[in-house]
Amino acid sequence: MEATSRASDLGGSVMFKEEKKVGQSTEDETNIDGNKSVNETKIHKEGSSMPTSTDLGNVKQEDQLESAKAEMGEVREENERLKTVLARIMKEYQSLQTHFFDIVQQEQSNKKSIDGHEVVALNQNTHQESLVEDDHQQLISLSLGRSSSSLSNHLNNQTKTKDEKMINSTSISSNNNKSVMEDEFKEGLALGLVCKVEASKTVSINSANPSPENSFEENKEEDVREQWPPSKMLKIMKSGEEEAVSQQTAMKRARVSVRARCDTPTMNDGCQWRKYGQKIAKGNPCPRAYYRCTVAPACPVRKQVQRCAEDMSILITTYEGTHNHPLPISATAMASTTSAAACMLMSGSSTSRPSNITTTATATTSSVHDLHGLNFGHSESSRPRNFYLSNNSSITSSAASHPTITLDLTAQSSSSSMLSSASQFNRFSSNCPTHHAPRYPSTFNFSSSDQSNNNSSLPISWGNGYLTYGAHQTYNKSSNNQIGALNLGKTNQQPHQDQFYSQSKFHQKTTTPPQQALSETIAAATKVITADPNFRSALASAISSIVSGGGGGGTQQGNQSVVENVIQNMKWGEQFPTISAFTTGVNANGCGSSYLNRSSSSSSMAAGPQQGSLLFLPPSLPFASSKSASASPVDNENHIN
DNA sequence: CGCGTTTGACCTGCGC
DNA sequence: GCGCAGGTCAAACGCG
Repeated sequence: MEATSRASDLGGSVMFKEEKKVGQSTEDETNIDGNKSVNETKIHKEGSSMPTSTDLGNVKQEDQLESAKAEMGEVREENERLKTVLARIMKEYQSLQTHFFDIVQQEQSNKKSIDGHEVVALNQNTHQESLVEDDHQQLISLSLGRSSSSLSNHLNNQTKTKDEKMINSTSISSNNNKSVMEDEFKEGLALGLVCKVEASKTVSINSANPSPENSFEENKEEDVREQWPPSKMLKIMKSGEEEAVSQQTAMKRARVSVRARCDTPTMNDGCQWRKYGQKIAKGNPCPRAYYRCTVAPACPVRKQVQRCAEDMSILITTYEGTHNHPLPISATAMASTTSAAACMLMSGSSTSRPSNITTTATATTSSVHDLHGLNFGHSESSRPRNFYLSNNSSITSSAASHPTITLDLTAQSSSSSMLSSASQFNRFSSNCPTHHAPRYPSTFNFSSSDQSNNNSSLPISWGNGYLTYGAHQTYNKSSNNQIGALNLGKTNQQPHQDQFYSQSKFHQKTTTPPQQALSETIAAATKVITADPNFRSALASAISSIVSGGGGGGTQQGNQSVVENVIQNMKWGEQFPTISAFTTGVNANGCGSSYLNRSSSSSSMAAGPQQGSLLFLPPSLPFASSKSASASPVDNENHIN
């Protein structure tokens, strides 16, 4: 009983599950200790009905009591353990909170000193950056913890002044409102990492893992605001908050583009899509197909599917929006990946300003930032190619309204453009200009692949060779505003042209066995990636969503721990080769998973996913042809030409 | 007949 | 203001 009440006091979803257990057991205990007479009466009654078996019945009941007591003891022990764990979590949580408060206060002081400008605080654990935005002031919150209203309230309070917006990457309430937080914690807050974009109102980017407080109603409301026709949204924006909402809209337009080799019409990402349109986009003879998610009627998520003009085997799938419904397990992988990428894009692109890169250029020429070897460039829509220039290139984006981050699952970057170092990588975020931040799409290439091993048409290979910054190109004159490529994989194909590669290189012998190479690549990539707080945050969001969404049974705190473990593991990139995929639960139908599975089984299955070992590989992305209705048309589209 | 796709029309934003 | 391009709508169509 005591344990139960204490557990309740401590609150938290960790305890919730156990509470039931304990509660039930407590009931038994009560019967045993407090109402023994009742049992005895009951037994007696039973005995009286069967006078000849009274003794036997009593013995039986005693045995049951003994076993019940034994169970109670076990439960108590377990409860104690859980209490210990919870106490530790709380301690860590409060520590983090305290740290966050310090950072926020520091940020506020900075903000005061920079009046009329945007202050961006990138607070991911110990990392912090502040910067000044020129025109737009946006409030972005990458929630570490929960997407609580408290945060929103707090942030709203903080942003009463319209002209002031702040970007936080750790969304624990910064108002020193411990009691509120604790109350919410008691309510069973989700300690997931949720990425949020906040303007006048908090809007969760990561709907795959909605926090408890984001009630369905609330989501609905947000979804309405998220409804696609952005133009229509803009129509509504006539109030004084127009600017803010506009900002929000812009933020919401963040897109995640996935480039993958795929022979099938569409990537099977686990979701159900309905095609609602098709267009011939300028610069690409292949028509672009428009799909909307049909898993839920009001789901605002759309995707565009288009073949790469220069390599028909490459399928470019661009996701926009967030699902407002539970996702099938098979869909959580892609959703989480894209969500994390979007989060990173938004947080990264808008939370940092390179100290050494001037972003004053507003020319119409496309340009790119090679962030110290990080091919995080930017391009305007009319010139979407990824350029890889040296530092201090000016960045411009004349018409990009959709910040796009590209996950390049192909293997196109040149081997000459290798990632130079972790430190360089780490700077991708911090160097990512914030001026016109939303216009800076980024590309991540987690792939690898020779032509030869790519014949399967799948992005199967999540890096089998180099950790590279490769240039991948998008089709000429595409509408995508892709700006850069971060290639974590061997690349060698793509006869490409207009590309300027990073001067930095990150060499690994091609003779490295694929598996080993993969491990090394992942380790290296992990090392550099995870060093970036933005990415960590985004990744944590994704993982959290995977864990909570796919796992089903996990508690939020547990998720948090898992996430932290993952991040830790990621930081120790060397561990990667020995950890298995956290996406084990994901449907492995896809081609993409085959390699993952192989990888897991060959080198890391010993640990086993059930042990919490995680492999930072992109969640299996099943690109097999979809049996769903969406498995349509791109093939046909290609024939249109 | 229902559902999904196709496809031309329409709307909107942006650049000139 | 005009034209272009991206994006969406919705009627028509096809398939099971």
